[in-house]
Amino acid sequence: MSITKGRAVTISDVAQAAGVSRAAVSKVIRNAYGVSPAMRSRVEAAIEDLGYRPSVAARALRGSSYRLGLEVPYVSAFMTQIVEGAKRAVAGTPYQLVLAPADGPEHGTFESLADGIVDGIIAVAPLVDPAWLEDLATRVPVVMLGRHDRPTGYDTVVGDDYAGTRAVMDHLLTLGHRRIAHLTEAETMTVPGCGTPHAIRLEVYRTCLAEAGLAELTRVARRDHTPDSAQRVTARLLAQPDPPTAIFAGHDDIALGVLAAVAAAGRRGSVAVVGYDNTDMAAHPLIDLTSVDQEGVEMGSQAATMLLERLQGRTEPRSWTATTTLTVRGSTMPPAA
Amino acid sequence: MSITKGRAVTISDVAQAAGVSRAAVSKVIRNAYGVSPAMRSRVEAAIEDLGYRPSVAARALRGSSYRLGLEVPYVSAFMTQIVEGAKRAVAGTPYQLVLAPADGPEHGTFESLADGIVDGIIAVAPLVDPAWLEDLATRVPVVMLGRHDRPTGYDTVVGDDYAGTRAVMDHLLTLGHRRIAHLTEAETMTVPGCGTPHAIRLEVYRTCLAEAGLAELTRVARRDHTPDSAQRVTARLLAQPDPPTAIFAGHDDIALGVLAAVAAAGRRGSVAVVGYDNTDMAAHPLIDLTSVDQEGVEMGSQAATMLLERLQGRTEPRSWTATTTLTVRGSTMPPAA
DNA sequence: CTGAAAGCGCTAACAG
DNA sequence: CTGTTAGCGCTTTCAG
Repeated sequence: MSITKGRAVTISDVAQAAGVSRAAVSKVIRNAYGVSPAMRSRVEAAIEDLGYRPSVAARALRGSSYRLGLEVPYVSAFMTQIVEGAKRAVAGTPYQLVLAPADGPEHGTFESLADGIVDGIIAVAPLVDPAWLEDLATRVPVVMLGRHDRPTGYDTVVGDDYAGTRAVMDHLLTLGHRRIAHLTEAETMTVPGCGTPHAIRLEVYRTCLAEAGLAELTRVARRDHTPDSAQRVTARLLAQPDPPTAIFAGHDDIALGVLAAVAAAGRRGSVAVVGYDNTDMAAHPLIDLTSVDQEGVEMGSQAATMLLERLQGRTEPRSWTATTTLTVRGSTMPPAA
Repeated sequence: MSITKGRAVTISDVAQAAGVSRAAVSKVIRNAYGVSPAMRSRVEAAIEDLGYRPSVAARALRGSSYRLGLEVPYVSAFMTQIVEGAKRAVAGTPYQLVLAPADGPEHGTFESLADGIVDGIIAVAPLVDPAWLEDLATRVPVVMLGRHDRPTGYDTVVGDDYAGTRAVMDHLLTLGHRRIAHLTEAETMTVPGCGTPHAIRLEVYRTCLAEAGLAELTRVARRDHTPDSAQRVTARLLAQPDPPTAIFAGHDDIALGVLAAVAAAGRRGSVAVVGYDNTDMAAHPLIDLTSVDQEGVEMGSQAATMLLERLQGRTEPRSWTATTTLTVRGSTMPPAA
C-alpha cells in the first residue's frame, strides 16, 4: 500500500497506470463478465500499487454502496447481541455494517440517518410509524426488528413476547407469588395495540394475572429516562403497604436497577426479580438474574440475512420469530413466608 | 410528508415544483447567501410537500456528507460512554454520527469502513498502524482516541493511564497488598512502547511494583477472546500456590470476569479486585467494583468536538488528556490476615 | 474482449 | 438576486 498525499486515488488513476479504460477497471473490481486474465492482473497490480479504494459515495450515487444500516434506538446489552448477530451474517459478503445511533429520545431522527447511503436498513425502532416505514421500504429494503406488525412492504424479526411473558408469569405464579408488579418503559412505548415488545409484555402480564384471578393485584410501574429511574421506582414500590413479592422487569437493564433497589432495601433473596433478554450480566454469578432468552444474536443474524436476500431480489415479505426460553436463576424464589 | 412511491424525490423535483432552478434549491438547503425570502419560503414549502431529503451520496461526491464516522473496535460499556459523549457533541450541528463496528479481531478492516462516506473519523482503534493513520489523515480529518502517540497529522484524546494506574497501585499497596496480579489483554494489545492504554497500564504496573521492591512478585496474566476467558484465567490464578491477594484488571469487563471467578471460588470479599473505566456496572451495588474513572463520556465529546473544529478549518494538531479518578468501592479491602 | 459516452444528484462557479 | 453550466467518481449501455 503506497502513501498518497492529499487527494484520494480514483478509478482514472488506476486506469491510467494500467493502461486501460476506466470501464475496464470497474469491471475488474466488480468481477464483471468480459475481462481477459491478462488485463485483470495488470489492473489488480495497479490497484494494489496505488492503494486504490472505490469511492463509496460515487458507487452509491450510481447504484449500491455496499453498506447496510442498522438503526439502534439506544446502546444496550441487548443491542450488542443484535449487532453481533448482524455482523456475523454480513461477514463474508461484500457488505459492511454501519450503525446509526438515534440521537436522543426525540422521534424522527431515524429518517435522516443511514438513509441515502445504505443499500438496506435494519430498524430496531419500535416507535417509528409503520406507514412511514412502508413508504421508506418502497425505496430501500427494510427489515424491522422487534415489532409484531404484519407489514406488506418489508420484513420483520421478532421475539415471541407472548410465550416469553407467559413463561415468566407461569414461573412466578407457580412459585406462589400473587403480588407481582411489572416495571416497564414509559407509556409512549407501551401504547396498547402498538405492537412493540413492551406493549405485548404488558398486555400478557395483565392477561395472566386476570386468568389467575388476580386482576386487582395488577401493579404497573414505569421508569423514565433519568438515571437510576428503575431503582427509584422500585424503592417506592417496596416501600408501599403490601409491597410486591415479585417484580417482572421489562428487560434486563431495568432488572439491574430493580436488583440494586432490592439490595439497597436489604431484601436481596426475598423479592423475586425477572428480566428479559438474558444479557451477559444476567448470567453473572453476582447478578444471577432469571431472564427470558430470545436469541438476540440469532435475531440480528436473521435480520441481516433477510436484508441480504432482499438485496438479491426477493420481494415477498418474510417474517421470523425467535424462540424464547426462560432461564431460571437465583433471583427468583417463592415469596417470603 | 407525502407518500412517494418508488424513486426518491430529487432536487430537480423540488426545483420544478417551486418553479426555480436547482441551484436555488441547493442554496436554500445550505442557508447560502443570496436567496430572497419569497423564494426561500416557496422552496421550503415544496421541500416539505414532497418530503425531499438531499442524497447523502451525491453530496458526499461533491463535497461533504455531513457524516462523522466513529470506529469502534468492539461494543462494550466503555464504548457506550464514548458514543454517548460524541452524540452530545454532535447534537445541534448539521452532522450525523455513524458507528462502524470493526468486524472481528482481524486487523485492517478499519480502513474500508466509514471511509469515503464520512467527513471525518474518530478512531478508537489502538491497533491501527500510526503511519497508516497519518496517511489517512492527509485526506480526511482524524481523531485518534486512546493512544499516547504525538502524531502530527491528526488529533488525539487519551486518558491519563499513567496517573490512573499509579492510583490503583498506590491504593492496593497502601492497603497492604504485595502479591498483586495484573490481568490484561492479549500480548498484541500490549506490545511495549506501542502506546495503547493497556501497554501503559502494564508498564506502570511493573514500575510501581519495582519501586515498591516487589518486582519478583510481578504476575501478569492475559485473557484471550474466548467467552469467559477472564474468569478461567482468574480461577487458575487463585488456584496457584501463593495466590494473589489483589487483582488489577485491565478494564471493567475483565474485572467482571475476575469477580465472577472470585465469587465462584468462594473468596468474595477476601480478594481485592480493581477495574478500569468506571462503567455503569462497576457502580452497581451487587458488583461494587473499585475502578478508575477516566471521563469516558467527556472523551467522546472532546473527540467529536475536535473533529468538528478540524472540519471548520483548524489544521494544527491538538491533544486532550482526560483526568483520572480512582473510585474506591467494596471490591478492594486489605489482604486477608 | 475493450473503450467511449452518458448520466446518478448535488454544489460551486459564473453569467445574466 | 437568480439561472446555467460543468463536473465529483463511478457504472452501464452500446459501439468498435
